[in-house]
Amino acid sequence: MPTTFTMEDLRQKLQERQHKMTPQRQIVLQIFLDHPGEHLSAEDVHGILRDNHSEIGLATVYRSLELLSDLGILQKMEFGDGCSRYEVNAIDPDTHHHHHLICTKCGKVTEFEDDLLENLEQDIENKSGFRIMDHQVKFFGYCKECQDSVED
Amino acid sequence: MPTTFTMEDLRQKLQERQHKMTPQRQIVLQIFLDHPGEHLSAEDVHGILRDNHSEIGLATVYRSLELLSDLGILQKMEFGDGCSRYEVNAIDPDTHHHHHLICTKCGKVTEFEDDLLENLEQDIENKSGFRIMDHQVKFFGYCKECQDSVED
DNA sequence: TTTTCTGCAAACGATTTGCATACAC
DNA sequence: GTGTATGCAAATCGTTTGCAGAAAA
Repeated sequence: MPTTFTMEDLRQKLQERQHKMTPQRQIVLQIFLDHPGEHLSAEDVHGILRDNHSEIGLATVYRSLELLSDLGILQKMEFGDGCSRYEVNAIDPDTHHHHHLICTKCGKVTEFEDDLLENLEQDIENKSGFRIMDHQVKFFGYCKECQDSVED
Repeated sequence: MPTTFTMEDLRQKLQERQHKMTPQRQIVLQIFLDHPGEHLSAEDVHGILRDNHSEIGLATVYRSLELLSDLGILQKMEFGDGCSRYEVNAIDPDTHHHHHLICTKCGKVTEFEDDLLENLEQDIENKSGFRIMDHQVKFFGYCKECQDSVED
C-alpha cells in the first residue's frame, strides 16, 4: 500500500472531474514526489523546473498547484514568508498528521509526526458542532541550532 | 486582573523600545479592543477607521499592525484568503490558546477554547529539542450552518 | 531639537487573468 | 473535432518603501 500519491492517482482524479492529464501536471506532481518533506513555493517549483531544463510557464505552475490542491493531492500552507507553500498529502487522510515547527529566528521549518489531535478533534466536534475534515498545526519557537545563540 | 491589553500596556511597551505613543497607534489598538473575537485585516481596520471619520493612512495602519505584533499585543495569522489578519492577544501567554475553526464552504472563522496542547508541546520539546514559544492551530471543515447544504 | 512617525505616491512581489494558440481526449 | 490547458504579457492586489513634512519626547 503506497503511503503517498502516484501518477496513476493523478490520472484517476483528473478523469473524475473531466480534467486532462497533461505533461505539465505530471511534471509538477513529480517534483513533489522527488522532494519529500520540503515545502515548495510556486517559485521553488518553477526554479527546479528551470534547472531540469523542463521549464513550464509560471502561470501554469500556479494553476497546477491549485488544481492539485483541489484534488487533495497537495496541501497548501503558509509559513508567513509571503508566499504559499505546498507539500504532498498522504493518501490516507488520517495519516497525514504531522505538525510544523517554525523557527522564528532562522525560519527553518521542520516536521513533527503526531496523531494526538484525534481526541481533540472529537472533543471539538462534540462541543461545537463543527465537522472537522482536516487540520494544520504550527508551533513557533527556536530550533536546536538557534537556541544557543538566543541566550539574551 | 485584566485579561487583555490596555492602552497603558501599549504606552509601556512602546517606551521600553524607544518608540513613541501616537494617536494613530492608540486608535489602531482601540479598534481591536472594540472588536473582540474578530480577525481584522489591514483593509478591515482601514475601513473601520474611515467609517469612524478618523482615517489613518493605509501605510500607517500596516506599520502599526506590524509594530503591535512585534510588541506581542496583536497576533498575526493567515486564513488563506490572501491577506494577513490580526487579533488581540491575551496578556497571559499561557491563556491565549484558542483554535480556529475555518469553514471551507462559507469561509467563516470561529474560535474554540482549549489548552489540551500543553502536554503535546512538552512532548514535542522533549522529543525534538525544539523550544516552543507559541502555537497556532487551524481546523478545516464545515460549520453547523453549512453541514446541512453539504449532503452530497 | 532630535528622533521617530505619518501620509502620500511609487515600487514591489506574489498571484491571477485575458486571450490566442496548442493539445488531450 | 471539441473543450480544456498552456504560455505569454498585462492586470491585480496586498504589502512595503522613499521621502518630505509633522509630531512626540
